[in-house]
Amino acid sequence: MLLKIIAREARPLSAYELHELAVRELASISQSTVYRNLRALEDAGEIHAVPIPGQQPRYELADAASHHHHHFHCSGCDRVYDLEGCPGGLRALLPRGFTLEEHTILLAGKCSACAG
Amino acid sequence: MLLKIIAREARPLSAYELHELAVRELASISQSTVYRNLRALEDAGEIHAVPIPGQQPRYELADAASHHHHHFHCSGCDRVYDLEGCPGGLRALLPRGFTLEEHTILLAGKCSACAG
DNA sequence: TTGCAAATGGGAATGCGTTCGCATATACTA
DNA sequence: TAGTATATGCGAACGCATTCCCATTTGCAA
Repeated sequence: MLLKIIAREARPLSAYELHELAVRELASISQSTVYRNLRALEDAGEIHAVPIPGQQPRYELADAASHHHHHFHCSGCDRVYDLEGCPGGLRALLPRGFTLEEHTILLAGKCSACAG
Repeated sequence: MLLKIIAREARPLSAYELHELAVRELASISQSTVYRNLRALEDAGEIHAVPIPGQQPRYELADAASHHHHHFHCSGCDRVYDLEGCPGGLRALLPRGFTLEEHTILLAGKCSACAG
């Protein structure tokens, strides 16, 4: 059910958001169950945590995470959205002697719903 | 003294790092004092918190923060370094209707000391 | 139905970064 | 040197996301 919710919403969800959405389908579901299954799914490699600075992690499907992409954090509704593409050219920012293993780009602003 | 340490290290420091470094100059200084002054300096606009996903914030001088730049997180020593420049072209990643207010780029890998 | 393993709810407990409370120490002012 | 305000150390307390505990349910097999 958690997988279904994440897939349906098509954006990375926090444990809190997941519980909120899960309750609509099964009123009695507890936070414990959400956390437990989130962890089980993460251990099983089915979902992947997306860390957001100063916020709780969001979870996305592992196959969505398998292709390189970045995220957008809406300052209005606090939701996180997936973005396609990557500007590249980041290696040019590295000081001499530094090696690059990965990178994160987080854009922030208003999503179309909050901007309109 | 905290300002002096941040300026001398020339990289964003966590409360923990600051306390560690401060103790070398004044053995008796407590965590409370570091946190208290960190907050006072932040309120006074002299320093600025840099949020790092899944980590405690680092603090940098406000005037260092006033010119646009990004950060590098070393997976070896856990230090955060400043990077110059910005790839640009980020607005192209936005879905239709989204507005961009700010962006964060965090590179990760090994710093020259840890890579060597 | 009966039995048993696995999942769940609910609330208490944990970890950890950060803040508070207060007695003491330090820094100014006159 | 006294008096007063501010800063500090220390340890307890907090907030909050997450995890744990355990009695109860649920799901499934015989």
